[in-house]
Amino acid sequence: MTEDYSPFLPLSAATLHILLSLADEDRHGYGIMQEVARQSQGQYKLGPGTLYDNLQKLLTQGLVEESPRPPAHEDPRRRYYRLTSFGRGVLSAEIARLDTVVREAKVHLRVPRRAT
Amino acid sequence: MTEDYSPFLPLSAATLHILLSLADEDRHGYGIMQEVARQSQGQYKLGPGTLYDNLQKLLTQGLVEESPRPPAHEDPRRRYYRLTSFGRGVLSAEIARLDTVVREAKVHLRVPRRAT
DNA sequence: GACACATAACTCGGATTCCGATATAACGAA
DNA sequence: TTCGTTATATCGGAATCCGAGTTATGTGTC
Repeated sequence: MTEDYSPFLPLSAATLHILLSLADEDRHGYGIMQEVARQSQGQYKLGPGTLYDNLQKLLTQGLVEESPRPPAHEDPRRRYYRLTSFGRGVLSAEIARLDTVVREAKVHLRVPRRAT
Repeated sequence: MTEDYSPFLPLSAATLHILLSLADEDRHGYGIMQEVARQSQGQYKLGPGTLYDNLQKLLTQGLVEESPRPPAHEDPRRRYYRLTSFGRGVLSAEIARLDTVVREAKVHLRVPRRAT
């Protein structure tokens, strides 16, 4: 069977958005902040405190790892981060969990009929 | 236009599950704990600390209010809570937000193609 | 060159939230 | 009357959030 990701769930909003921003491509810290804001249409914004707290934790837990800077003559200050396959698993598990919650919620929220 | 619920979002997992458990019917604290566990198939369990911290906050913010005990000869210890219409609005807004996140995520998670 | 602004990584400390252990007690059944 | 469950609630340590601030480099523009 597949791995058990449950000890990592649920993910906080911050963690979820960080992992999600790394799903497509490797990014550096500042880029993560921008991508998170973009992906949520500015609804959710990540401060540096939350970002680096989370990045530290994610590196330790092995959901994210540092990746070499892409070869193009890039800003040497940048440090890039990548989702590990384990991290991708956790992210998928969380999305599946949230999907269930959302579907369940939609049922219960539909016209809250009162018996009167 | 409708109200702006954004200052309340995102909801923490605990808050979300508590509100969700109250969407259908009024419940007392212990009942909320059970319902949350049931709704998540035991995936998410709420301890009393988290529950009462949240309930306190939700009452103060006006997302939840105390409701009279249902007339049936019930256990007099129970204190019942009900979702206010404002709370229902916040919950709906959060579900809509999560729905977007989940849909977005599914796109980005589908077969993480590598450029090689 | 000098200036300004965006980019970039990171620290710090206060505030908030989580969350299990614990306390207290009433209920229900054996 | 005794035991397990139901029930509300507090406590305090740990984890997390999160903006203000720090330092410094890149990227223009005048």
